[in-house]
Order: sequence, then structure tokens, then C-alpha cells
Amino acid sequence: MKVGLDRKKIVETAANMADEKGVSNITLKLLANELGVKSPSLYKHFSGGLDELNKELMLYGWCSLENEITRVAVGKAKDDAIFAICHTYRSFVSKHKGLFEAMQWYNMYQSKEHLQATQGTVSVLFQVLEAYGLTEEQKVHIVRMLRGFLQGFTAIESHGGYGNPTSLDDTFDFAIKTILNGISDLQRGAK
Amino acid sequence: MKVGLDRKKIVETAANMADEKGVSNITLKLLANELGVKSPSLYKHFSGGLDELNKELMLYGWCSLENEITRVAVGKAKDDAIFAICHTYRSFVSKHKGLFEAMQWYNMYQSKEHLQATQGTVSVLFQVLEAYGLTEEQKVHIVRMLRGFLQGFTAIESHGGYGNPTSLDDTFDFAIKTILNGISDLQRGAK
DNA sequence: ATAATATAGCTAATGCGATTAGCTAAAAGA
DNA sequence: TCTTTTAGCTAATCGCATTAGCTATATTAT
Repeated sequence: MKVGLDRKKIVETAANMADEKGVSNITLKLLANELGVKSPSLYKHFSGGLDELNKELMLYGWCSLENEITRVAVGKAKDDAIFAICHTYRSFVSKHKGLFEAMQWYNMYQSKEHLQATQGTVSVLFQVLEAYGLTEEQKVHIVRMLRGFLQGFTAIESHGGYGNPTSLDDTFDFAIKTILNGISDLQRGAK
Repeated sequence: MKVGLDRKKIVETAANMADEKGVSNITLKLLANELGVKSPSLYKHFSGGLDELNKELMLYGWCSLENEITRVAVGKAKDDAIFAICHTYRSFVSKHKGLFEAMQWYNMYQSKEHLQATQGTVSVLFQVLEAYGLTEEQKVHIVRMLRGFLQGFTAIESHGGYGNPTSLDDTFDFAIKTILNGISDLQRGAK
């Protein structure tokens, strides 16, 4: 007793468990067990129970992704930076399938707090886009397209939804290149 | 008693319920209630219980989407057809947020049967791409990119994840156009 | 038409995990 | 040292999924 838990330790353990067993298979009982504690004790740290834990898991996931992305984008610009960010995103998802599932649940928990969750990641993208001399609106389109593609592609990939034997790496790079071309077109004012 | 249920009626009711309350809030109790029956009775139609129901929900969703997409693509070719398909996909999701959630769960249920679920939708896309004279591999890349973008964009949109006031319609059309440009580049053999 | 069989739906019972209530002892502070 | 907080515990409640076994309606065969 008096194990000395805190929210951080709990969330991290839950994140690992999510990656191992899938986020929907996390139970307070299992989690408590893993932490050497009984399940009701977790309410001392998460009064909102399982719901609150899932919310924290989501925030934790986006925060981790933001950190990885920010780190990899340091010292890179333009297409280089975008490539690096996209690859980091994809590899993050492949390493954290369970956590990524939780990250997509910012539906159940809609509020400013949760909209902000993705904000960090989004703002890194915006910052990189500064270098291209686009209008605000154009940047918004690009960021949204990138986010949409990244989330969809990685979700499908991590669920084994792409059946064809063709290389997924090639598809991924092709897609990024296509989006980068879209940026070029905007720069040179193509319709 | 002897209400005369069948799987179809149950799945359709569940689909509506998913769209109203969210797929995670479907309980056999509520569903049975809605159908004028007690929850254990549902096991006579779905021996696998809630799991099997969710699986059927997923299959039903992809099948519905495939139908809508196929119907709208009749008599259209190339960019026209792709635009129409994408818009249909997006509007399907906005009309069926709950069902769409279920459709994304083809992870829990991975098997050939479930990989086939998306197959119908995918093959419509392939068919449309025939007209562009691309290689098999190029078609695979395009289809994957389209699927990734469509799923990600609509998921984020339906969760209210795009916070900016800029028009989402514009972003959507911009993205499709960008992908269509990618097709053109492939045709003319751009690097 | 009648008897035999199958089955949709029901009630009662089980089980499990989330959550709540109330207790206790370790830790922090006056 | 005395008080207060609080992390963790046990016991109890609740709701929902699921199972077991019953019954009456349909269906099929005779």
C-alpha cells in the first residue's frame, strides 16, 4: 500500500496496455493489477473513472506525437520538413496502434480542451508552411488535407485494411509527393 | 411475441440507433426495447451477441456506401466520376456518423470476410481509374491515397476536429483536385 | 387435419466489471 | 506530538451481457 501512484504513471501504463491489448480491452481491473493496486484506488486519481482515463490517454497521445514531430522538424525546411513530419507520424502510429485508437476519440469528449489536443501538432505544420508564401486560407487547406490523409492512411494501414501486395511505403511517398505538388501549384498560382 | 424479427431488421435498427446515440452507446437492452423484444431474444438471431452485431453493422455500412457510390458513378467518367464518388462518400459519413464509426472497426474483426467488406467500394474506384490508362501499381497508389484521405478527412470532420472557420467544402474540393492532378502527372509521366 | 419438430421469444439466474461508500493507516504539517 | 489529509483497501451496489431452460407458435410431415 501507498504505492505512490500519480496520473502520469497511470496514463503511461494505460498507454502501454492500449498498445498491447487494444484500447477497448483496457479495464480498470487489469490496469490496477498492472500497477499493483486494486481498481477502486484508481478513482483517487481519476474521479471520472474510465471515461476520464480515456480522455487523458487521448491528450497524452497527441502530446507525445507533437513532441516527436516537433523534434524531427527542427533544422529542416519545406518539403524536407514535411516529409520528415509525415514519416514520423506514420511510424508513431505503427508503434502505438492502441494509443492512436484513443487519439481518434476526440468525438466523445468534444470541448475546447480537446480541440486543443490536436492544436499542437497542427501548429507545427502551420509553422513549416510559413516558408512557402501561401495565403492563410491556402495553408488551412493544406494542413487539413495532410491531417486527413495522415490519419486515414495510418488508420487503415494499422488495421490491415490495405490488402494489395504493392509497397505501402511507395504509396505513402507518392501521396506526400502529390500533396507537395499541390503546394507548388498554389505557389505558382495554378487554378 | 413472435414479433417476426430477422437479422436485416435488427441491423437496420441498430444502424439508426448508432447514428442517433453513437455506436458505443448501443446496448442489447436498448436495441431489444426498440424492437419490442427482450434482450436475450436477440441471441436467437445473433448467437455471437454484441460482437457479432457490431461486425454485421460494419458490413452493412460498407455495403450501403458501396451501393450509393456505385449508383452515383453510373454514367460518369474520369474526374467527374471521382468527384461524384468523393462527395457521395463525404455526405454518406455526414448522414451516418454512427454507422461510419462502426465501419472503421474492421480491426477487431480481421479476416478475409472483413477485408472483403471494403472490397466493393475499392473496386468501384478501380473501375473508374481504368479510363486513365495507368499501370496497376499506379492505380493502387491512387486508390489508397483516396481511401486514406476520404476516411481521415470525414472522420475528423464528423468529430468536429477541424476548428478553423475556413470552408470545409473548399478544402475538400481542393484536396480532390490535388489528387486528380496527381493522376494527371502520372499519365504524362512526371517524375 | 393432426402429430411431430423446430424455433422465436420469454423469464430467471449468473457473472463480471464499473462505480460508490465508508474504513484505515501512512504521510504531511502545525 | 497531535491533527489532518489522503492513497489505498474491502464490502456493497448496479447495470448490462450472456446463459439456461421453458413455452407457445409455426412449420413440416404424415
